[in-house]
This record gives sequence, structure tokens and C-alpha cells, in this order.
Amino acid sequence: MIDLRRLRAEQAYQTGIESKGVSSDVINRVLELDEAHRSALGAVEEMRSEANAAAKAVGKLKDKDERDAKIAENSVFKAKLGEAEAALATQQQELTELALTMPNPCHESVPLGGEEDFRVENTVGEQSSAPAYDHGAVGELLGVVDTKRAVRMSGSRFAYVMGDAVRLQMALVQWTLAKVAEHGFTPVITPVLVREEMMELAGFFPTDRNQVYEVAEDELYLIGTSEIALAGLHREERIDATDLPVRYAGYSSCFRREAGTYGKDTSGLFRVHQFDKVEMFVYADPEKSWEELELLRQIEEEIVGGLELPYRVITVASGDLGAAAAKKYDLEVWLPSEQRYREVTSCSNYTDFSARRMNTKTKTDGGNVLTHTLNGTACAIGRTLLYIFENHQNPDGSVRIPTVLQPFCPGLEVIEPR
RNA sequence: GGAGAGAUGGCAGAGCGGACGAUUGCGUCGGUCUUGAAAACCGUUGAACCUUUGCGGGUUCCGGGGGUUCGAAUCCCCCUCUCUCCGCCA
Repeated sequence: MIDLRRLRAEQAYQTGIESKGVSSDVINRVLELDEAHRSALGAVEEMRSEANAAAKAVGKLKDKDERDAKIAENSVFKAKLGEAEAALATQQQELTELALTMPNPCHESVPLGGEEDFRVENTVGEQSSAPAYDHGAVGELLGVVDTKRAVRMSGSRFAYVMGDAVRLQMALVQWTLAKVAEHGFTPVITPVLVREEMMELAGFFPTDRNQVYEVAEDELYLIGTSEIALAGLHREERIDATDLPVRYAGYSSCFRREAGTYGKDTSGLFRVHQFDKVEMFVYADPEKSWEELELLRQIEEEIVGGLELPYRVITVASGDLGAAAAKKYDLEVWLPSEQRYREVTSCSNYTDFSARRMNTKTKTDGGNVLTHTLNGTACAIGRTLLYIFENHQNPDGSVRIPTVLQPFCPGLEVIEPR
């Protein structure tokens, strides 16, 4: 939800929304509705004030006739008030509905344009040539990823992860949690089933409803990311400014229907319905959220770089940002089999957009202000596994375990073909 | 799955048609006292929105929605949620 006061007062705020592809006509319509609503609100409040005073007066009248006369008079006025209130409610609803479609304005540093107009921030590591086995084939060769039998069990886009890959996964999780702990993140295991209300408040419903698994009988929904559960953690709360930033690292399984992706990334672990992820979530002082975004990016680079994966960082262009993000970095790892960079993690600053819906505020000396929220992937486990499978693959198909992970899986240095 | 209880300000907990934005306690903040602190005592303390240069003024909010009434925290209806007991269970 955007800030209507800022919309009417700050040109830059409007410009930031237009950069995301909203026409100025729509914005002007919002401003018109807002103007009309506020003036009607003033009128109604004045009438209420009169009605309140009149009702109080009745209580003070002792004389029965006087009392009855006053009551009759009040009921006439009350009918008029009722009409005015109904009109106001309609107007309010129209305004809110349109305002809800407005995206969070993008930050001035975001490049303008669509999907192809990202800005490359930096590139690290070598773009190696295609390996002997792509990530799907190598999983099979090593006997650590079984998608064929998973189909029989659960359908396409599911996988059995087995053997040394499980040890590798656990090592990845442990190392990632240790890494983010260095930066003050508290690990959290979140619920994976949440109420519909949380999906709405977190901004996933109604837009992404078809991407979410529903447990119909209990009206619960499987989360696609622990961001949902972490965003709701301090709902309706007031956090003291001196306690900020509050940093969480959520570890959970994530569930996505991947509707509309038929035929894309069908092999291996790249795009599956269920995967595990460590997700960073920060509640930040509004004054300092941009520093936090840089911290998230730094951590993500430390993690991907620490795993010795070649990557680049891009700033996503305005038109390709979701509704909530004011700015977003994507980390893309070189996928040798496809000879291109593909997304592994990302981080965004939602500024106050999500907090407004969640009603999460910060107590400051100057009163309560909306908290800023940010999120970023620390490690998408499945996807990271496959980048390791390709980038650390030897000519015979065996896969070297990144050095930093070896202390977390003692004795496992290479996964050999079976 | 069965039975019952409840939802009020930061927390606890009164109020059960007009003097209630709400008694009281704790907590908060300020003061007196003290070398300092504690204790004690005195005072202070909800939020959102509209309006105003400011002082201020107004509206709304007692889980949510609807209803009765001139007037609702209080009466009626619906919904949601929470807790307790029994049963089952990693």
C-alpha cells in the first residue's frame, strides 16, 4: 500500500510510481478521488459532531415533552447523516481499491525499463565452458538426485535428494546460518502453513494466488517462501527504534505450483515444487534501510563467492520490479551447461510498503513511524546444489565440495559417480 | 473429534444503555526527597485520520462485520480468533 499523503505532496514519489509503468492518468485519478474523499470526510465529520452533541443533549433533558421533541428532531437529522455516510463509504472504497493497485515507487538509483534493462553492478569469477554433464545428468550419474521415481510418487517437478547430496545440503544450511549469524541474524524455523489473511497481508494474494498450494479443508496455504512468515512476525507491533535493526534468517521448505511454466527448466532441481531455503528478513529503521539493502547484497556475495561460484550482480530495472520492491538486486550464477547467468538469490528493499499493510511501526522520539522491511535470499538450497554440480564438476563427472563446506560434512570432499 | 470459557488502552483487569476514550493496579516518563540509587509521595501517559503556519479543533476506534436506539464497550445477530478440559498423537 502506498502513502497517499506523499503521493499528493511529492513529485518524486509520483515519478517513482510512473517508472514502474503506471500511467499519470491513473495517478491523477487517485489524486482526484483522494481530494474528493477528504472534502466529503470533512463534511460528514461535521455532521457527526452535531449529531453527537444533539444526542447528549437528550440525556440532559428532564421534561418529557421537551425530550420527545428533541428525539424526533434528532432522528430527522440522523437520516440525512446516514445518506452522507453511505456516499462517503462508497467513495472511500473506490479510492482504496485503486490505491491498492499502486506499486511502491522505485528508488531513484533504479535503471528505467523492462526485463532487459538491468544494470550489471559487478562480475566475479570465470565463465567456464560447458561441463560433461549438465546438472540434471550429473545428479543421476552420481545417484544423488532422483526425479524419475519422484514423478511416480508426486508428479513432475519433485525430486528425491539422496546420499551425499543430503550431506552437502545440510552442510550448506549450517554454513549459511553460521555466515548470517556473523551479521546479527537470528535463525528462525517458520510455520510453512499460514492463513489466507497472512497471504493477503504479505502481498501474495490475490496476485499470485495461482502459484500457491492450498489445504482447502483447513483454509491454510503452503508458503512459497519464509518471507511470508517472517513479514508477519511483528504484525500490529511497535518496535522500539533502539532495537532496530531486527534481522531474521528463516529456514523452511518452500512450495510453489509453478503454474504457467510448463516446459521450462524441466530437468533436475532448477525449478521444483518443493525446495528448502534460508531467507533473510530485516526490520529496519526507515533512515537506515538503504544501508541494510547493501548489507544483504554483501552477504549474498559472500555466500555465493565463498562457494567459489562465478556470479554477477545486477540491479533489476524499474519495470521488472514487483509491486513491493523499491529496489532489487539479483545475484546470478554462471550456469555452464546453458552458457549464461541465471538467478540464484536476490534482495529487495520494500521500504514502508509492506509494513503499512502489516501495521508494523517503529517507536521514535518523534512518534510512531512505519518500519521498513527488506528481504533477501541467503541460500536457495536446491538451486545452489545444482550450480555446485556444474561449476565444481571434474571431467569424470565427480563433484568437488567447496572448501568452506568441508568442515560441515567431515570426510566428504568429492562426490563420486556410483 | 467431544465439551466449556473468553476477546476492553504497553500489560493485568473493572465497566454491562446517556456524566466512558473508558475505574484501578503494574509498567512508562517527569518531579519531590537522596551524595547517588531504591523505597515513598506528587504528577504524567492510547492510536489512526481530517483540519490548522502554530496554539488548537473535529471524527473514528473497547476482536471483525451487521442490527436496535435520539444515544452502544454495554442489548441483538453473524463471523473470526484465543484459551481450558477430555480423546488421539511425533
